[in-house]
Amino acid sequence: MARVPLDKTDRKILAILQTDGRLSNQEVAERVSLSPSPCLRRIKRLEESGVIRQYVALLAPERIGLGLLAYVNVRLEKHSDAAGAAGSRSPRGDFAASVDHWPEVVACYAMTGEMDYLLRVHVEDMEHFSRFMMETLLRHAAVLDVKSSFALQRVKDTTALPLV
Amino acid sequence: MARVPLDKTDRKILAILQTDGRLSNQEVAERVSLSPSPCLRRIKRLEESGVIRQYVALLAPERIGLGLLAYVNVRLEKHSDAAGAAGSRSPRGDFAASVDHWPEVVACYAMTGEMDYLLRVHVEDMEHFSRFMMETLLRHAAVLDVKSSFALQRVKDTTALPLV
DNA sequence: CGTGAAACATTAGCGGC
DNA sequence: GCCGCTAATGTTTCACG
Repeated sequence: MARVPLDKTDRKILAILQTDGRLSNQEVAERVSLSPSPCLRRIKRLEESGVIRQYVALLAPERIGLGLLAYVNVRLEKHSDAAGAAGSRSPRGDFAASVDHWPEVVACYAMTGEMDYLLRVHVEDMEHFSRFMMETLLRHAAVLDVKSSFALQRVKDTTALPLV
Repeated sequence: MARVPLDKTDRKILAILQTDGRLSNQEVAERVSLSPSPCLRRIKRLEESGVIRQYVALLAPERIGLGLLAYVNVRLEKHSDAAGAAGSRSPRGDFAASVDHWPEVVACYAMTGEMDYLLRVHVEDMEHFSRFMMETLLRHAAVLDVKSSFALQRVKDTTALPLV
């Protein structure tokens, strides 16, 4: 949970793996001017300390038929609880659990401001979005109000975090 | 740019690599009940057709000192152009180019609705955010107005797209 | 941190369904 | 067309200096 201290070499390694997560350890070692074994030890340390959370392949949405990206702000009914007792069936807990099962929703954060949640939603087209709204999101008992915006153009979208 | 047709095995492979992008080809092959060579041929095809765009390591923001996540809506001054001539210095073009250089901004989309852009911004804390706003974002000549919200809780955040 | 060696993975060519 | 075998080459990984 705490911050992990990183030296210059660690940061170099992270910068490389944030850009190309499938480079061989040998290749990484070469780029940071280390031999393979200390480089691997560092990478293992970064994995075990939780700095590197996961390795993934990123797909191109438009190549798999996901032509529309929406951000949806959601307001829930009276938020009665923050951390209800087990089995408490709070609106917020219910909503969070549901979101997990909706594959169109790739991100969901509880936010400050007027609305309670911000969702990022990938769908094929407006018809698919409409179906998702009518048959899934708006049917959820806890949902009071939603406001949607649609992406017109991607200017930037990276998973690479700034290394401070 | 067009959609790539995927059969059931392709989708299985993508589901696996979206979750663990560093699995060996052998391991993937085993999980989809194929021998290594046809499996590798499929993965190569998915890479070359642009379905798999990139492999990356995902880092935990809180482990590297990025304790605050903000979404910032930005409105620009009068949008005069959509695709200006070379060297036209339009507000939108200028803004997009700047965003690319700001490492705190990991995502930026032009959006429908009142505001022109939605930014996702990772910073250390409120002080860092404040500095980013005062010294960077609000100093940009094209920026007219901003509205920020802050993440209170991550409910879900995945890079795995739904495979339709 | 680096070396070296065993275990393991990748990849291209070829034949078969 | 797509699958699977084989064999050469390259990579990972760990005990040890």
